[in-house]
Amino acid sequence: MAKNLTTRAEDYSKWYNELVIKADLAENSGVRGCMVIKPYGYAIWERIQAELDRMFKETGHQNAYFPLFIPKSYFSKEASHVDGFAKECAVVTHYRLKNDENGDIIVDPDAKLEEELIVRPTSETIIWDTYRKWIQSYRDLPILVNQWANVVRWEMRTRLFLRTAEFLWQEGHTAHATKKEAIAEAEQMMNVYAEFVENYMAIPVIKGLKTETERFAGALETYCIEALMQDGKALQAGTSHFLGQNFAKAFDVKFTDKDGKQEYVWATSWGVSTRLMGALIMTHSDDNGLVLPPNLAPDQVVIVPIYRNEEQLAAASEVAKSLMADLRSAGLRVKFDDRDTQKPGWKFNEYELKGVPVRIAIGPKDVENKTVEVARRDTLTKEIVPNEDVVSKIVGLMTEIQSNLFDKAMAFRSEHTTEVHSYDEFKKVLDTTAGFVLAHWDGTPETEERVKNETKATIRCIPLDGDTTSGTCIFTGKPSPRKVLFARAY
RNA sequence: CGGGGUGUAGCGUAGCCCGGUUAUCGCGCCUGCUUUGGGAGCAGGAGGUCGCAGGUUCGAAUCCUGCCACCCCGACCA
Repeated sequence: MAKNLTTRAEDYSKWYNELVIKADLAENSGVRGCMVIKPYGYAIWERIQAELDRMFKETGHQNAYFPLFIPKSYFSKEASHVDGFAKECAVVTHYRLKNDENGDIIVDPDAKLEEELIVRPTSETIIWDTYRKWIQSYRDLPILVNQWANVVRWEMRTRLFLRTAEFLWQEGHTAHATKKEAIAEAEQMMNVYAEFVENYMAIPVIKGLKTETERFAGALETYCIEALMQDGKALQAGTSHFLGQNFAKAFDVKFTDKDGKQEYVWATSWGVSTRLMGALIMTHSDDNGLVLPPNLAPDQVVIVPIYRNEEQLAAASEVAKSLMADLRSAGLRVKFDDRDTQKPGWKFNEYELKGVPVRIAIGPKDVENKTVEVARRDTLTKEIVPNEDVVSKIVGLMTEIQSNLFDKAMAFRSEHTTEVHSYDEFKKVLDTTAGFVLAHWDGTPETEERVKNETKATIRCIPLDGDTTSGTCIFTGKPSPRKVLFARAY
């Protein structure tokens, strides 16, 4: 991206879509707003799942699965939650089709459901309806459950990975005996997300709190991680909500505490989605295609043989296979691409487009010299490495590339984070540097709304770390306890 | 849902304004030979409900009407 970003700024959407499609990650399905995730794209999602799932389990969580369909009445129980999702729900009204007199398939009007079913936009309601049955005593708490699932939100406008009508995600739903414990859980999961996104996806994030307006429907507090994309727009990469007792009260989930008193349960929910893949693409990719951080890449190393005849192939394969075995025992994910249907040059380009961190080429010259050619995706540089040094070289490259990608993204973010002291400056920065803008804000939804209408910038979060000196709101001149983070966002 | 745009082979497209042979070109695909260290060359070949439905006309990819889908920009949102 870097080299053509300026010329393509207004074209960023198109570039993004082309990259997703050309790198063989996903395509439009032809079903309204839905996408087909192709095998290579899904392999990346599986990596995300594997690492997150491990981290969830390390923090004491278990997986479970709840129904896709939610009775409509469940939604009316938590008022603000309904307001948040009512406008974007897919609704099942019938359960049967039939042939009409012309032989066309129609919905059987006799098969109308007594109560409509909502295709889950998120599962708080059905899960809390279930938790009521699971919880009686403090001994039943906490419940620390996660589910990997699909959800449907009937969005007006969709975009591959970033906002599809159906998307894959995980949603954690926990129940606790105390407020303190629930808040600690919500904070912990935000930290888990931040750790994953930074250490595996090499995307620096800012941890923070959402403002009241940007908060999840039904939450008392929403923690989030915000990332900055190469076009200067922000992307919410994950959220963790402290739900208070709202859902417990709505679904009547009470427990008897140690003193024999009836109390409502405290709740959290937290989720990340296939949107993370959008973040990955928009953070690291360049004009040659995707760039995957080694910790996340499904294939960390690909070996391409170069040959003119069967003997040369056999010789290169022998070296390749033994090298592959060595790399695998060093813990690396390695692919040997000996397809005879594509030429080496074609493969080089393909793996660049797919973002494989390291490529090894082995040809007759290498076999003779006992060397291989090692190419890095992040820097697009190549070097010849003696066979005996290859494994340690590659192992070293994994951490080097990983941190290089993170550092690059971090440097970009620093260059595109500006502190401003006036509204004029604020507007100017949004239209020039773009990116994150730190400014004092008086804390009112009215000011937030006005700024949004006038500039399209929203408060991404109230950062948890960083400068906390007080000042005056740059929009109204009223007092402000600390600077908050603004940006135009996806 | 408002504004704009686009639908022609798997992908990208020409043709449309100004109706008239067998619908253009490139990529990809198939066969053969030569190739293989950065997306190979030559020769031959296959592949089309021109988004859908009506209408006008001797004749429609082209003109008219309606519908559908997708893309971009807004509103909405992970």
